[in-house]
Parts: sequence; structure tokens; C-alpha cells
Amino acid sequence: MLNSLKAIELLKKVALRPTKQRIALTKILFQENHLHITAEQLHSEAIRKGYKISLATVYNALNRFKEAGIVKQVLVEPGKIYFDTNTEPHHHFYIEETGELLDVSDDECKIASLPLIPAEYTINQVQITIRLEKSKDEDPRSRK
Amino acid sequence: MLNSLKAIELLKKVALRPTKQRIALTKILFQENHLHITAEQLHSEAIRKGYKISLATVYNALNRFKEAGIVKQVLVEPGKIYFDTNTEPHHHFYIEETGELLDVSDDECKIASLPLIPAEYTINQVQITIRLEKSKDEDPRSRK
DNA sequence: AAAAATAATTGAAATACTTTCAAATAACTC
DNA sequence: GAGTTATTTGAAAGTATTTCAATTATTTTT
Repeated sequence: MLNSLKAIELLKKVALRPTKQRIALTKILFQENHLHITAEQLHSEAIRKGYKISLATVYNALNRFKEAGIVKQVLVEPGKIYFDTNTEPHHHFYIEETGELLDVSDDECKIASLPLIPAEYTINQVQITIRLEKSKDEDPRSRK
Repeated sequence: MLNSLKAIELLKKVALRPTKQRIALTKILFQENHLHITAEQLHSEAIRKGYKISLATVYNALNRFKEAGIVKQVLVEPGKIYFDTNTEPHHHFYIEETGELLDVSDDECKIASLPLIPAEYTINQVQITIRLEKSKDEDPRSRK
């Protein structure tokens, strides 16, 4: 958990007014380990920690943070936006059963060949999502 | 565009009742070239073609088709589900400006190394999304 | 080919998530 | 500290999707 001074410093660096609410969210978000979190989850966590903040403000703040480049959106589940505090190029494991999202470093997941990019376009981002499921029980005793 | 007999055949093969509505959607969806389409777009297209079908039925049908494995969901845009009639392993270009989605064959996009999979889990799917944007104008005359 | 059983379709309502609104408040600038 | 500008807020609206219960269609059984 960041302290308030570090939070204010980070916000100022990206030209965002360090309001009470943004400082609170920043303190929750930018910990040592990276986070994958939805607006609702972040709001709950802030309330749980005793901060007075509305859900609308959490949405607003996350969108400003995204524009400022200090969080990234991750789309893995229909109708839900995860925000990722890891803005370095990296990839994800996504566990369907639990909705859990795990980072995969860029090094661990190398692409050997990329297709030809359509003319006039440049690559913005290459995202690899590895969807996992619990292994089927392959216990030989249960086979018919 | 599929004919009705082929549509019925496909639906029966995956144990789905070949109703008027599903036959209509199947005819639109399973053409020669693969399609990326949302429920709303598919509904509009069906209405445009003169079929009488409700949006709820389109959502229902697409979900059954997904369960049956004849379409796949693609998540590239927040709050919107694209359905892809290409169920072979493949990847996508996504053009942010237009929302356009283009197939990238599995061959064109090879992964050199994958990370260690957490115990008890198996890979369900590996999705690569290459997000593209219009190239910035790099005309030297416009440089300051 | 009826009758019985099962599943699908429908408009409407409900849900889930996110954005927008306009008024109040807070943070910056000089 | 007055004036300017940006942010916060609850409420309302917007968007995408799912669910509901009644009707209708399809399949199965006889």
C-alpha cells in the first residue's frame, strides 16, 4: 500500500489533480504487486478501508487513469472491464471457473512470427490470453 | 449464404432443433467467409432479409450455438460481444478506430514459448489479439 | 396421425455494467 | 482570498444482455 505522499506524487506526474478520492484509489491500486480489479471491486475495497467515495467517482477516476496510461483495460469476461495496474507489455492467464486473472510476463510468452500488418496501420498492442480450465479427471479408475 | 437444407443438417448435427428462426440465423452466419458479428447486428441483418425474429431469440440462439461449439465469442470491445463463425484456432487483428475485426490464421502467428501452466489446469484456448491503429503521420515536412 | 411431452420463441421486465447530468464542492492560479 | 477550473456526487439515463412466463412449435410416443 502506497503512502499518501507517493500517491500525490504519482498523480501530479501524470497531470491529474490529487483529490482525496484519487489519492485513496491510488493508494489501493499501486501496491508492490500488480492488481486486476473491476470498478465495483475497487469501490467495495475503498469503502471497506473507510474511504468515502461514490461508484461514479471510481469509474471516472479509472477512466482518467487509463487515459493517463497508469492502468490498462483487460477484456476477458463479457460485460465486465478489468483494470490492470501493470502497464508493461505482458499477457494473461484467465481461469474461466473463478474469473481469476494472472500475469504472464512478456519473456515467458514469445511470439515467433507475426502476420503482415495491413497497410497504414501500426501495432498498438499484442495481447495473449491463455484461457485455462480445471483439468478433466483422468483417473483411470473412473473410465468406463 | 447457406440453403435451408444445409442449415437444417448443421443444426441437427449439433443436436439443436431446427426451428424457422435458427435456420434463418444459420443461413446468415455460415457462409463461405467467416463472420464477426454482434447479436444486434445479426438481428438487424435477419430483419433486413425479411425474417421475422426477435432480438431475444437471436441472443438465445447465439448462446446455444456457442454451447454447441459452432460459434465462438470474441471480446475486444468493452461491453460488446462479437460472435465468430470461425471456430478453428486462430487470432485477430482489431482496428480500434472502426471496431473492425480481421482473422489471422494460426499459421501466421506462431508462439515460440508458453509459460508454465498452473497445476491442475489445462489450456482451453490461446487468443492473440493484435490491436492496430492508423499510423501516425510521419511525413518529415510536418516535423517541427 | 393424434396425443403427450419437450423445447423454443416472444415481448416485456429485469439485470448488470457503465456513462452522463447538473448542482455542489474542492483544488488550483494569480 | 477572489476567481477560475476541475472534480465529486446521487440520480437518471444508456447500453448490452438475460430472464420470465405465456404462447407456440417441434419431437416423441402411442
